[in-house]
Amino acid sequence: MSDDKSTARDLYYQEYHHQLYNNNNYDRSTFNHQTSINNIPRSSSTSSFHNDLNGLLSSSSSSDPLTQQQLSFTDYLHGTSVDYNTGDRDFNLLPCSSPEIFSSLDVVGGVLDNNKNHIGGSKISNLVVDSAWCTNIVNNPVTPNSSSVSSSSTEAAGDDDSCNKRKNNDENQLSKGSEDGTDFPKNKLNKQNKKVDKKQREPRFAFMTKSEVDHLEDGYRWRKYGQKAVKNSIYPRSYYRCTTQKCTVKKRVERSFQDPAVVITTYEGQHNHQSPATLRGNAARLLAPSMLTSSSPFLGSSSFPPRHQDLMLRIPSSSLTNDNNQVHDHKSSNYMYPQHNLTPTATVLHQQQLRVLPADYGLLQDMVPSFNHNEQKHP
DNA sequence: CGAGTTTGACCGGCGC
DNA sequence: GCGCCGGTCAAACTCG
Repeated sequence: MSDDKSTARDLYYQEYHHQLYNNNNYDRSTFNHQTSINNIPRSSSTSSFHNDLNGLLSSSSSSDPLTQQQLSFTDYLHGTSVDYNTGDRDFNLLPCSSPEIFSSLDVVGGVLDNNKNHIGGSKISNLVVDSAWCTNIVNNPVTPNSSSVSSSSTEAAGDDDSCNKRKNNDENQLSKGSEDGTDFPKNKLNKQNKKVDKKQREPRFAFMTKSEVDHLEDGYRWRKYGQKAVKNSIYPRSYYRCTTQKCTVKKRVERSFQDPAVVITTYEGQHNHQSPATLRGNAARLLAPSMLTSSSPFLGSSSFPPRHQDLMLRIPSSSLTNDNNQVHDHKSSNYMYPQHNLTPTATVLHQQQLRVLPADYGLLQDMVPSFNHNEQKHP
């Protein structure tokens, strides 16, 4: 490995992990999040994100009764056939207290822990996100063309960047292969066909987590395929793909620059298989294919946010809401983020996890077998 | 040795 | 057209 090539940022990041694992007896398997979960538009750039957002919002004339239902995080992970393109959504996006996240991290919403989250007159003072918090953040259309509700198909047609890029790369590979004189006239046709393929927009699903572990264990196996520096952030963004063959689910993991204690995880796509944990007999309940289909909870305004017990562990609000944006006492952990006065968490949250509701606890046990004995687990 | 990670290069979209 | 940026690739590398 070329450590010498690592940027200071990366070194810093590595150091963070080193400290984390070596000093906190922290089990990376602990599914340690208190969070709000959102569906977010599928796009990467801020601008395209806005377009997607607009597309979502513009299709708010929903009468789909299914949108009244609830979607769980695990539902999403297992993914079924949620159709994010139907336009049946009265989409109340969760505003995010951190502009940096909103603008550059491609995540809408997910305020976790502080008293400053006053949105639409409501306040987030608890992990259990108050539905009153869910206000439509976009009073003004993001783009003037918001009325073009054909968002699902048309926007998607112009949006599926990653898949398309990948295909293009494949094409490039072919082209490279043809440099020796062999030509592939089909490439142009393929391009057209692949543009059509773009329409297959993968749903994206983001949540923010108070965790010192960046890559949260979710029962699936992931292969990291990239890491990028994030603009305006000292923390890199990691890209993961599900290692299961033919499963195209990806996820991005990044740490909030504004609140380094917050990890933002974005899932893209839906698993077409059961989680390895499930197959092992673990996480059976948690990852069971209860599937949401079009029951995505977040998609209906009346059901947004989703029921908390479906989404996350509960953490006493007293631990989350104290003075000035800090989750808890954190004097001992500042070395990790000296410039950010980081809030701490490993120990605090670890203890808090033990206080989750029985149902949640059961889920956690199922999903993370090590939860009950996760001390000293790291090498 | 296979699976997973790292990391520089590359690509396409987008804004100016 | 150019530069920036997010996302991806793939060779090199590490690890168990």
